[in-house]
Amino acid sequence: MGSGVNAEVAGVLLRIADLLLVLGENPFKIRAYQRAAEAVRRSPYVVAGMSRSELMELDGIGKGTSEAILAIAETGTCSELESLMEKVPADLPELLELDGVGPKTVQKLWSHLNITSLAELEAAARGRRIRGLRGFGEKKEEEILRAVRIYKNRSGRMLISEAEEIAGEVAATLVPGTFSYAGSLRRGRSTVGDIDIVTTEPAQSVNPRIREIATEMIDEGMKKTSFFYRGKRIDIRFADNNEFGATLLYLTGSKEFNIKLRERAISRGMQLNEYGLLNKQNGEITRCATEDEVFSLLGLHFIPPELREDRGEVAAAEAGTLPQLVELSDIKGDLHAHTTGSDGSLSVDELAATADALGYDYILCSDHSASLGVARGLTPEGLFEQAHEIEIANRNHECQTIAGIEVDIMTDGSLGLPDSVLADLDLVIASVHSSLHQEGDQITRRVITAIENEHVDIIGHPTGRLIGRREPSAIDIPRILEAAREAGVAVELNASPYRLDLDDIYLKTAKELGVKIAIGTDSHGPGDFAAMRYGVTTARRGWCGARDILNTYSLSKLLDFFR
DNA sequence: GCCGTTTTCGGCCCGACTGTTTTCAGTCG
Repeated sequence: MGSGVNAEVAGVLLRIADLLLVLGENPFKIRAYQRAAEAVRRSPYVVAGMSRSELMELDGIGKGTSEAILAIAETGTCSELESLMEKVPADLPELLELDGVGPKTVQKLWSHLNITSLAELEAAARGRRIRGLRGFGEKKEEEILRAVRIYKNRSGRMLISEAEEIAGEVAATLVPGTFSYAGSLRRGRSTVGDIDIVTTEPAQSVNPRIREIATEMIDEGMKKTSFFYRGKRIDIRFADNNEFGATLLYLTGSKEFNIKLRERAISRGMQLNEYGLLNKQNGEITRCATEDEVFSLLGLHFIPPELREDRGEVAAAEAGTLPQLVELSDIKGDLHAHTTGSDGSLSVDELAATADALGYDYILCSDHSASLGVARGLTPEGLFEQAHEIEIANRNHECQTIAGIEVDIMTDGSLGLPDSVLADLDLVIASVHSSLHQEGDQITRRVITAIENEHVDIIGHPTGRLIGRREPSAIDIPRILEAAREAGVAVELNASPYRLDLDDIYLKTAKELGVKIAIGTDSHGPGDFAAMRYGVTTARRGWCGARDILNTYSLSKLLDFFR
């Protein structure tokens, strides 16, 4: 079983948290279930295969939640969930999804109006029956109807590329140099829920401009303004120059990271908020213009935004053991590109010219093998001709084109081209493109078989996910990484914003195991090469430094690595 | 329910904004 199973287990834990919310249970117990769900979601290891004690080593998972996780992994449910479901109507927790509707509101609607579903809530609001409740009025009724409408039209998380585009359009209304992106966009997550921006421009001058572009205002204030733009939620926070750092830190998050920092502040006799630090002994407030000041007052080295996920970075920042993260400027080449030899739009010569223009020292020409049905792939004869084109390109361009292939891993783990053909190539990427729904152990063994082929150098897009469109396969990545380490094979970080595969949680494991990463844009045309920066950002989120990333090696060192 | 440089009990981040109020509760990020 693979990460999809972790997502299912996490979903059940969140379901329990929602049911507890609706029942008005202890908020800390609820948060405990939410934290446990988060711990499961981002575990690179399949929780179904973990022992009780291994589970309890995960941060946020203890006696109760580990037992629940084991039961959920085995049976799909657990005793806590079962007993809660007897007390709460099945569709009631969905009301929590509505903006402005929380547990107290749901309880009141349920107990006084016997509302147990979204449809019943909408009918009650339209029938003006909600305003009769104590503490509710006409405005609240309208707010609920608006929330229902927005909920029905909701769209999922954005790809990072989409988020950049939308953020850029919003930022075009702000004065350059006065703002910074924050939130998950700044942290470089592969998907972004909403866009967060901090600006030093005053609200009075920004808000009127926002009203011009917004499709709908959510709320508008002197400290912050929220609105919808192109169907996405945008939050802008206004900060004075002397508080900008504390505000940026706060709005960048993550939420878990913020809590960790605030707890640290408390333990050191201070209080951290979005303006600065309060010294509780003398009541003195230190406003922080830069994030550096906040970190320094908390006794920490600067933590790059990509690491702010409460995955051990605060302890590392205290000990001075944060990794030196890879930078885009460290990248000497792109390790995955297609040409007209398969389904790309550039010739070999154009590929070399493009890579030259990017300032790369090398680029890996890695077309599909003919075995793959969906893309017109290279036959051994086609590959022979391409080798000649590469020779010519290497004479005409500074950037060296590496002769390679993206060979198909067949359902049984054999490869789409004979060993004798692969032996003539400089680098071989092997990827799964078919039968992605194989059962976990089967697809894992399939890829391990490919790893054990002496000609294979890199495993391409290991989970096969297409973000928001296709779930990762059930492949067991830690097992793949163990096998890759044994065989001296690298794993790809496919930098396409549609894939970002491997993702951060697995990259960190790869780094810890000493498995090298090859970042490839999987470019099929001239516009795709710029995705390298998403790859680098994702690698940074995986705690990777330059030495963990093969693209930072010189050409000769790269080729030596695989020899 | 989880957790420990106040360690097995007693805590658990903090402030902005809205609506319905008359001083605050609820929700959100």
